[in-house]
Amino acid sequence: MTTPTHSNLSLLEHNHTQCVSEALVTAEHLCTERGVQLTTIRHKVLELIWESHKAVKAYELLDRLKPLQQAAKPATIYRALDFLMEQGLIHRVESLNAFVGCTCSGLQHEQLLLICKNCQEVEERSAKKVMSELSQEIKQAGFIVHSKAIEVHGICAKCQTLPGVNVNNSVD
Amino acid sequence: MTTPTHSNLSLLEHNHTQCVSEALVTAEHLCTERGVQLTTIRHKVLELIWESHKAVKAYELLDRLKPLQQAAKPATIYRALDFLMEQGLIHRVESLNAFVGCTCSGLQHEQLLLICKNCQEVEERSAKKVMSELSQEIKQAGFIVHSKAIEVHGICAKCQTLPGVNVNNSVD
DNA sequence: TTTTAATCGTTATATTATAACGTTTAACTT
DNA sequence: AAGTTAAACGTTATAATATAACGATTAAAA
Repeated sequence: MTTPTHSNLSLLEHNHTQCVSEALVTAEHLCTERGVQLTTIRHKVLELIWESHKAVKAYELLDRLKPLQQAAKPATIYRALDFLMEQGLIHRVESLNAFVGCTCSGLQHEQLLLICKNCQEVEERSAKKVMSELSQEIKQAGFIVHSKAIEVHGICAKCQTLPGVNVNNSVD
Repeated sequence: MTTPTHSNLSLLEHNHTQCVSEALVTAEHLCTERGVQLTTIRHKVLELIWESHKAVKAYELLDRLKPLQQAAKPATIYRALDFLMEQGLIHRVESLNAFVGCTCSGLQHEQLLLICKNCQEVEERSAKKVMSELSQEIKQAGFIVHSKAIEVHGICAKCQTLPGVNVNNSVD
């Protein structure tokens, strides 16, 4: 029996191996194009993040990196995370102090994140209309945007079908 | 000469004394209505938060509370902050691990926060159209919402007029 | 007035993140 | 290829943020 760190549901619902390898290949291409180094450590950290679609904490990544990289220390992880964020290969989930692989690497990067409280998986949506209204609103305020974080917490569609999942306290 | 902890601009642009006292009166009313206790500590913390419209850190509040409340410890602040958030009297700024007074206490509580990198002030906007598109998008995803955080970082209108303020790296 | 629940004091510790500095590795220059 | 510069990494230390646990006190309810 395997002991995946991600939910079985995720495994069933898409070909995660392919999903990861696509992300890694994209990352490699983008880094080459940009003349930046996707070093061994950075690559390993990106792989670890992609083990699931869950938001993952820096120190959890550190624990998982250590067996592969004896010398790994907090700075090792935070440096890799900083790099991956600069390159738009991962998102920081502000409301969780955690990180998740970006499914739209290299494209428009500010996305809506739907964060499930039950399975911790993060769904990324480009939400064009939301973004366009947001731009309008910001413009109206006379504000110059440097970055945006739009994070929604709740229960994802999959988990709603599960028994014993708290679906209450919903807001509009 | 006074030594305000907030910017002079803020003082000039609105009657902040009135702004604060309105917030505090509203808070008192709401707590009475709800049968919850706005204790001395909680009231003091709320006042400290309202000293400016800047996002303020928990330990900064702690430092400012200590002279007024000898026994103040981290738990003192975090308990007060938890209470104030539960009652919708303050917002947590997720992307800063900081807190700001809520200008819409008791009303619809999920708001757009415009966070200025220059002056640290946070402008709260109800952004009805954005929220409505967001609800649509979430519904489409089959997601049940428990909470939302919409945080935009950049340069506010006031600071754009100031010399030497970095207005670059803007995104749409 | 007794009981119960809420709040607070206090100590300890967990979690998240960065600073600083020297070493190694990669890239660039001649 | 050798020297130079910049980027990445190793390492130690510590800063900043947040929570757990438990007893004492205060307020509310019965």
